[in-house]
Amino acid sequence: MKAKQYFEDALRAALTRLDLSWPEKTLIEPPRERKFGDYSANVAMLLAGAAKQKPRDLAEALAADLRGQSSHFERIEVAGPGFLNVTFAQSFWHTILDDVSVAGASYGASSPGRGQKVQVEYVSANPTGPLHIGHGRGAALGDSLARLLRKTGHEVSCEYYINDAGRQMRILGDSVWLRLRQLAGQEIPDLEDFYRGDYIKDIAGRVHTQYPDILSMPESQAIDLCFTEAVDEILAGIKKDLTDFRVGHDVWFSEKSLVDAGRIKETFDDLTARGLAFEQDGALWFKTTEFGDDKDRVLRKSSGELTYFASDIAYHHDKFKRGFDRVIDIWGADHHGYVPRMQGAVTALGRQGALTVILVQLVSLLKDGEQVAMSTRAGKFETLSDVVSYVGADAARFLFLSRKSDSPLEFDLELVRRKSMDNPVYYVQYAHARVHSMLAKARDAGILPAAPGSAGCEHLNTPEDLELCRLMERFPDIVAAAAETLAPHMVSNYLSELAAALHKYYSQHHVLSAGPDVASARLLLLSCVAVTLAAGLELLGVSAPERMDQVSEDAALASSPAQG
RNA sequence: GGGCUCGUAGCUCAGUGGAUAGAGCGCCGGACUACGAAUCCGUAGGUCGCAGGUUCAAAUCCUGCCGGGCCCA
Repeated sequence: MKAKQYFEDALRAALTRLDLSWPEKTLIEPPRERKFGDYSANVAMLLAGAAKQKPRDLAEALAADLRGQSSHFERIEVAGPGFLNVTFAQSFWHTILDDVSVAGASYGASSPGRGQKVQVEYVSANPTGPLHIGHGRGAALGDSLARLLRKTGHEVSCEYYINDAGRQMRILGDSVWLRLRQLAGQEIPDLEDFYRGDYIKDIAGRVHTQYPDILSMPESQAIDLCFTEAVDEILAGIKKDLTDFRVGHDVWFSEKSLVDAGRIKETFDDLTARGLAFEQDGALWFKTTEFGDDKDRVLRKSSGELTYFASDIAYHHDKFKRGFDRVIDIWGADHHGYVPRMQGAVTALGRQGALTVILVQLVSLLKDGEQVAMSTRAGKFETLSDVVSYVGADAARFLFLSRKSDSPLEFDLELVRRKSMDNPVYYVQYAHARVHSMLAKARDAGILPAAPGSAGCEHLNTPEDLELCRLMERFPDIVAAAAETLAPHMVSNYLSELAAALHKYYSQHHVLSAGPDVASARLLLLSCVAVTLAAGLELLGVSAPERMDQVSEDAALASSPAQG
């Protein structure tokens, strides 16, 4: 049973009886300190002014009314400036075990998003090279948001926008063509703007092997071939890196396909017809100033070249035509200047408020406290795949998702590696594994968890028993809040808290030797904790192993890749 | 110069207008011949960048300033 909802319903009824209205800013939440009870409400303070009463007097009146109703409350108190604090009876908390047992892996699900189609677009890195660590943060965030939104009833589609048209792409084709001719022995100097990573050389070599006569083709055809091959190969690499990171997109959307289908021109015509685009100095402009931007922006340069903005508008136009009620874009923080422009464009498309842009701050990769260069030069730990293979997908994802996305993040490889035994992700996973280890041992001894709803719950009467119940009861609220504020870090913080309570319980209450009835009751409680932990980890895309493999410091060091 | 954003313990970071601001790491000191010590318990550590304002109540909202990061000119 939902404690918060129960309290709210009771409170609304009491207010009605006292002829008072429900204030919009009412908060019902667990107080910071346990001594103030299980849930706390601030209604009396909010109503005091209008009701011309002292907050505490008003709170006392509410408390008296609530005490008169039959209820699950064990205590109803007034404290501090006028808080109304309630404590639920033990038997109420035990009902949470039924909820968790019945729901199983779907525990925490809710349906505020029912009927809403949401698109999450993330990573969308230019296919000009492998993903780096910053893309990994966006990937973890986007994937986790999609999981959270699905858990709260939304219909979610994950999308990767492939920037395979435009200037950067021409440079990519040219770069491979240049390297290919150099490898064939031609004396051609490097050029300033070219991609020069080792992967370009690898692609050039492969293309030449696969198309031995490429050097005798007309140059434009050869460059085109180089470009197509390079994009295909790099995209395949990106997909593999994402798969290894347990991130999957439903749709891979090509910019080139928009251009080829004439969708850009369609959008231009649409804007022009509505007086929102105009020609000046040979260029086509979009009146973004009408939508809060600080100046108008170019869509098509006088050279005829399209801007990124032009295809991005057409792309978002397309998104809404596909029927999404809400679109979430995850961008690197260096694109923040682009947000007003894009929001303006969405408003111009008649979908004001339907786009949410989440900016992901920079990840600085450290090694022993020193910054690792993030240049295009091939460094050992520059790419996402290097980092994932070094620290593991679980540790990387948990770290990314345990911080607010708008804070810069430090990712110290050696710290994560050396301190891996103290890493929060292992702390949470270990709590899960610990329960399963106990369940297995109990099974061998012929002790089974009590059936949900059966008698025996009265044995779960210590403060630690009830603390675990309280924490589990909060999980659905945490999930809903994390989905609403698009903040997966709320889930990882919660999991750390629940794991801590489990470890504490373990150290204070022995389970298997407590006598059959008590042991069975405790096993039921702990198996519910494991279910909740697994459900939470699932939202982060982190595994919930049933046993942890003991890794010694030596083994950890021995498995680290050689560094040069 | 304009804009966005951040500033919380030695470090990395939580904190939805609410009560005595929290966690992990690090330091120091404790706890297994029982379910996994990847754990637990305890000590120390704070001008929530600074100054005003709004509010019954501000780390949280508003304004200005200082400092870091980024984008644009």
